[in-house]
Amino acid sequence: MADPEIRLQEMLSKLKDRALRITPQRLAILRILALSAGHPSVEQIHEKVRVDFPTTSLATVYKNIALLKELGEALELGFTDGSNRYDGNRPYPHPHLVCLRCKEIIDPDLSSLADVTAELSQETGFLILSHRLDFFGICSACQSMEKQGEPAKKK
Amino acid sequence: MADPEIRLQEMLSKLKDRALRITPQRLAILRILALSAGHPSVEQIHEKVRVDFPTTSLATVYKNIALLKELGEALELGFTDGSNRYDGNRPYPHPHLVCLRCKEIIDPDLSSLADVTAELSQETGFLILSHRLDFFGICSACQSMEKQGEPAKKK
DNA sequence: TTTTCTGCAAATGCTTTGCATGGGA
DNA sequence: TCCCATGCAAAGCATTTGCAGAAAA
Repeated sequence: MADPEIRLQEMLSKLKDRALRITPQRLAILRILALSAGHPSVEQIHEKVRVDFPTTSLATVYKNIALLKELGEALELGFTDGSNRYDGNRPYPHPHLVCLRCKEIIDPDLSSLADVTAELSQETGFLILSHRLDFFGICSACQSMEKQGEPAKKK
Repeated sequence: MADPEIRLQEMLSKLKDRALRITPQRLAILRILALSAGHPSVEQIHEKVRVDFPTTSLATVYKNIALLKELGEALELGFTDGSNRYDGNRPYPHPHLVCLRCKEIIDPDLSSLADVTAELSQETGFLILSHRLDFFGICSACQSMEKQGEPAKKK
């Protein structure tokens, strides 16, 4: 994982380049996305921002996420069940491993990924530009907890 | 690709098992999904059904797709830009290769995929149950057409 | 002071649902 | 005949947009 503080500085410098303003709400959203603990949803970001700035609206969260996507500083993970989640820590395409039990999303290392894209290009003649790779399963913590019948707690 | 005729028969027998009815509209939707040429969207399915049954409503298309998903006979490919597409020919998780130019979606063979899931399990302790793998790029036909400035035509 | 940002509410766009009518089996 | 399926319209939901007032710079 990238250092959240460095990511925050990167985001801030992109904003300064474009002469965009650093409001308290915006800064709070940036901090949450720079960390991207567990890959938060819009609702989760909204709730966290509201702790410090209770008047923050959902629209503001959406607008800031849209801005960061446009700047290439946040990655959107769209799921069909209406639960989009975001990653501002590593805002470029990379594989995700989703626990179906506790909903945590982790970023695995995957050295064999290069072999896959090579095989695809060679086989199909495609010029591969991007990808979206999600694996679903049960994390080791939830496998151990299986007997207790509840998902593993987030740290 | 699975034989579309065999896929259609498989779908029909699932419906008969549950004593569900074979209406003309339903049969038309089944045929389109059994073939899944290019992985159609809801709108594309609707238009094709309307050729033979002009009164068919969007709601009917949605209801039948939901039924097939429930029966495990159709796979939904959700994209964030509000363009879900469906595969009833291979209704189980498998990699897709999406051309960003002509929007065609193809199903590549990918022998190196097994290595990837093995690496993931070993590295993270996850029990991998499913996946969603999409690669985005430009197909070879569209690469050739690039000078003409328009996407390759579907066959 | 200027211009962007916020926050509210209304508008979107896709999908689902309720219900009366139609039509398989 | 019995119910499931269709088709219409209304409802849902996440997200986007318009706009007036608030607040960065």
